[in-house]
Amino acid sequence: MSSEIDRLHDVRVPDKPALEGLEEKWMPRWEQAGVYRFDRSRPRADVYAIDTPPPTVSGSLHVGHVFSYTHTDVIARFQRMRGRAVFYPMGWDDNGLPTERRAQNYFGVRCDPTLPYDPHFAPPDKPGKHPVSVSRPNFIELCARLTAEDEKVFEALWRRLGLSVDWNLTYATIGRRAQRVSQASFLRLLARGLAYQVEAPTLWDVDFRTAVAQAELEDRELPGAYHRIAFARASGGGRVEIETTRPELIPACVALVAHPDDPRYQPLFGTDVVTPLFGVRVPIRAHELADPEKGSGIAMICTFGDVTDVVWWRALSLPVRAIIQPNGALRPIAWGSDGWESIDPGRAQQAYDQLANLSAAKARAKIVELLRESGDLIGDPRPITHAVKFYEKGDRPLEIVTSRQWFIKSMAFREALLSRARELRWHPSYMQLRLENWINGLAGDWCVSRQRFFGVPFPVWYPVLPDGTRDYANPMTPGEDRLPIDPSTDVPDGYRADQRDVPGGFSGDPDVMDTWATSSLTPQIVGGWLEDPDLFARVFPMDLRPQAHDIIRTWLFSTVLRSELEFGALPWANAAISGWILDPDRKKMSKSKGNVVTPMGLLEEHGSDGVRYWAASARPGTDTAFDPGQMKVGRRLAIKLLNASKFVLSKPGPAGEVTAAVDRGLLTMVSRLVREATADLEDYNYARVLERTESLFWFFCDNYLELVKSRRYGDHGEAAAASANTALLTALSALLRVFAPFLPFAAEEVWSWWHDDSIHRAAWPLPEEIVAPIGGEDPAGVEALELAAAVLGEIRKKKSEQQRPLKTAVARAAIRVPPGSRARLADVEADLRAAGLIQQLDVQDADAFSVVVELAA
RNA sequence: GGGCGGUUAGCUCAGUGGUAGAGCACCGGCCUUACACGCCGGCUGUCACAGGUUCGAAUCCUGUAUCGCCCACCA
Repeated sequence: MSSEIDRLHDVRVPDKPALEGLEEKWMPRWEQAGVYRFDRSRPRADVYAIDTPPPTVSGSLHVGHVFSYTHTDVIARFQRMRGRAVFYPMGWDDNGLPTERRAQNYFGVRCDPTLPYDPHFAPPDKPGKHPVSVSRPNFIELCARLTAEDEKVFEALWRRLGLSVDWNLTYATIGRRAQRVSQASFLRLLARGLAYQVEAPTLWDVDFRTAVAQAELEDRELPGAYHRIAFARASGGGRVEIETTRPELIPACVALVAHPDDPRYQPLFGTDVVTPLFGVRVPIRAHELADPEKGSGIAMICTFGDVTDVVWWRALSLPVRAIIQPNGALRPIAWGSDGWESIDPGRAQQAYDQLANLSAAKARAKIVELLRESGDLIGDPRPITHAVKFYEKGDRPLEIVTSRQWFIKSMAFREALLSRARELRWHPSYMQLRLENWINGLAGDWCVSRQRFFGVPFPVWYPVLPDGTRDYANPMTPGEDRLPIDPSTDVPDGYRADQRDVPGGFSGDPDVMDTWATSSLTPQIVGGWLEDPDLFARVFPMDLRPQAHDIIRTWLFSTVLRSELEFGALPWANAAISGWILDPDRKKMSKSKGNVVTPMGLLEEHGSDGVRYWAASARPGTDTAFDPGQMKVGRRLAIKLLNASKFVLSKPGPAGEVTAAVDRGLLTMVSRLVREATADLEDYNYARVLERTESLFWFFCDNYLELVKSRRYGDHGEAAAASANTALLTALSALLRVFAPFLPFAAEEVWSWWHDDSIHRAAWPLPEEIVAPIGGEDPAGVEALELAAAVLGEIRKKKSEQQRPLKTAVARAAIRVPPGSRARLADVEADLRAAGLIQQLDVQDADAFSVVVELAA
């Protein structure tokens, strides 16, 4: 470490070091010096590539983002100091519904995909009462304009937090590159038969009027009621009673179902009943999913009330009688016509006309009246609370609507995906089960089409047949070199623009991809797949996917799936899962609860290092309380680092051989710390590293510095001072570098007092380098240092008890030590006398350590 | 109903077989030539509960309670 000493001829220590202003000072310098720039000339083995989560830009960053992105940054900084070329990009997730809604309100527009692009369009100065209709390309431009503003604000916050992102490596999920990758990947899947479209019952949000995927569902508890309803047997007389929470779906009833082993209903299997009010003959069927314990043990199958209906409908090959429209209202129906046969069409029509065009909830209230009048409702509805499926962003329960949708095959790859789930290294390891559970619970292939606008369009056209219908069986696709395209404005090869939507012409696919269909390609997007094979080969498969646990089933799963389909490999080696921030009531912090604190305010109040300290104190995967107290602690640690370093670097004096026991002990302790810290950081245990480093640092300040002060001032000669100087500098240099990933601003500031290069490009310390000046670890030195600290503690305690100033001299200290420790005590006697102002020091052998202190008058 | 994680000082949390810890809070003291944005010291516990394994259990096993999360075919 002589190099650390050699630099001391040019030490620049400020008189009053302070945290204030360090962010503004270092942010531009790091940028200017390119400290965090990715070096793409390095081979794959030297690269550490991070698949950074692109935060959703519509809205604002909250303290949860600060929390988890800090974890990733600690790892990135560590790997960089270890000598890796760190590929640390930043993406913006501006694709999807949240942005769409914001753009609509902000500009006062609505997207109408049937309109042509208007290159001169300008939105109204102020949003008017009636939204202006714009084409999809125009709408997308407006969305992009809005998100560009957001992205500036986000970047400013990330820089202030000290994220060591390479800002040359940014992308947006609606950007040209993302669209190109997304469309190309889709076309390749289509060509291989791994993407397909089909008309089928699909989970549907009636407000957004779009299909949604299984991964976007959530359950919500809602009040409901069991209605007991009588179905008359078609022949032989008698009635069958069922229970349902959705009586409004009786017109959509296609069968009743009971368990095959249920003796109550076994005689009825194969016979028919007639639906109340509508007089439709439906069969009674058997299926093992019917639960004899539930309700009356026999259920009504409707097309479609829930996903079980879909299962039964498929398994029993039942007909479709669909009544729910895409907007959630009941479709008008002509009873007696094909598919809507009734034994009494007049009565059916008369009843149904009172339901048509009502929402499901209103129709339910109405049909209960009708059933009561007709006598088919038995007793009163029994109120219950039950879980109902919702789109996670939606306001009304999902319906199941039959529609044409695109799917990506996933069911066929379950075993392969499960094996990838086990192959991935999870931090913490138990998170692996979340993915396995999800894969095991997959109910069907991934529905990726959405009937929305601000997203990546499907790059597909269909021939329009002479009768004006679309020929879905023969989609037309562009060559990859044309991508990205928008089929609502671009024209397939061999056609003219005026052939759009006319018989003999073509028609564009109107849908856009699910936001996860694009986000699942972040490694490909950022790594330059298709565009920059050289870069892609250097960064893919990547090293790390950091993300929160709530999107394992969406982002993590879909990324693994896409990588499996495209490359037959994992997209990254490690997944580091962050927890959530909880507010003091242990609830998840969220905007809707109104308890979000603005991150910029926190950074200004506690300093970026203080906030980072709080974030990095939380173990991987652990939900953590929002705690400004911890930020204050972190801030104090950073200040202490400045001040202690100032002491070490001020008037340092000559260097020399490290001979004193406490000096040797200190270097041994620091070396051991570095050994543990390195192993823990390699294993993503950043919280433990911070805790241990902090602990040793306080010991260093409180005990070691006090013990060597006098010697270092030269009270015991030049050689003794030189020993302390060398130990101090060696230890400080190492401690600073271990702190650097956590407290990048304070560490950089101190480092700059005697180095010209950034600490964030400095080499991570090696345990061997630290003990090199003492020829390897010295356990006796550690024992001596700890013994001295214990004696010092007893002396302080005495002074404190007697309420005397700490500079009070000790007339006599009688120390009893076990015989084996006596030599250690002798090693530190001089430092101890000086630090404790001890006039007389007596040492005796004893079984246990003890100190008797007599203070001077 | 299935799975996962938690339950340790008033609070936030470390601690995976060897005498219960840290920080904050609280109480008391101290201008000590790095730091008053400081320093020193003190108080604080049936380690959720019940069994078991062990010379020894906060730690390992079994069960229970409780909180949270994820999943589930929710008629």
